[in-house]
Amino acid sequence: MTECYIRVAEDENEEPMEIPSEEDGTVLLSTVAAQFPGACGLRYRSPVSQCMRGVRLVEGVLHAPESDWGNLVYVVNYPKDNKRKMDEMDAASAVKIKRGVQKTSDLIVLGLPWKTTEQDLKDYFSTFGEVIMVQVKRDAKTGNSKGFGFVRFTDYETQIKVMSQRHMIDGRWCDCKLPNSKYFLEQAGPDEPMRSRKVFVGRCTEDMTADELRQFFMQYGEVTDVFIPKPFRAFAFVTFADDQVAQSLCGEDLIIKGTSVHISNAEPKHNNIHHLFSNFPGRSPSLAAMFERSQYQFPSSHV
DNA sequence: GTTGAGCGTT
Repeated sequence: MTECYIRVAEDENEEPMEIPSEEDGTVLLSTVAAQFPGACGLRYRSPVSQCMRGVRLVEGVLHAPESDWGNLVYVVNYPKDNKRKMDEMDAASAVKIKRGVQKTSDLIVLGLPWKTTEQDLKDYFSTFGEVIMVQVKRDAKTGNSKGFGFVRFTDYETQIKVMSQRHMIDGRWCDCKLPNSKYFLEQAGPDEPMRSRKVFVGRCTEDMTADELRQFFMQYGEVTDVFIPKPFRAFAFVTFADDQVAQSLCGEDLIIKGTSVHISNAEPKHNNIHHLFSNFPGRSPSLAAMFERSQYQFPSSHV
């Protein structure tokens, strides 16, 4: 194999640039990096398998996949892309494993028509997945529905799906949420370290609305809450339905409306219980009091 | 016999 030029591009569809090889036919990573700063390797689409394949890299030297480099277009690898992809793969595989053991919880169903029965609930929610419990709360004396109930699914992914949308049941829009009694458990079991579903979004600008943040972060997964402190404090909290999504974003710098925001773990910076509860918009303010009482009842609480 | 934000008699 002799000296030649190989075709390298940022992306499969980008216009390739010709990069010189060494006399022995290898290509130095440093040569690639001279044209594509930050490059850490090359990949290409195999004409046979139609899959992307990595180019062998030994101590800064890239080796041709076959007897020569051929006429293929080689695509540049960057550390950030790799990290991103690795995170997503880790998340995906972890989710597969986790989903099997991920405990489901009862969901409260708000806004039920007075006439809706448990059979109606069962019939409706069974279209999403296997239902293992339904309840309609009724007045003990009259038997009249109180207009809300509970539902529990076998699979956690069904629960996530059901929580992510509104439901038209017997002619009324209903919401399915985590009940307050379960809200702080965050689905974490005793042997499973709690991973926050909430991320801290730093360097926010004042023109970013909660809706815009929601629209933006939707691309990564179901967003269950967006909280922007008032008055403006240059940060926000975004909560995802899936903790794996939240975790995979931590450490990233993302561009929103042309400005770079920083994502990090939403760790409580202080133990002031009222500040803590202020991060749960839409929840009753009396939750703090309720929670304080529960601390007395259960001193060795997990929270 | 009514109603429409919320939080689970057993």
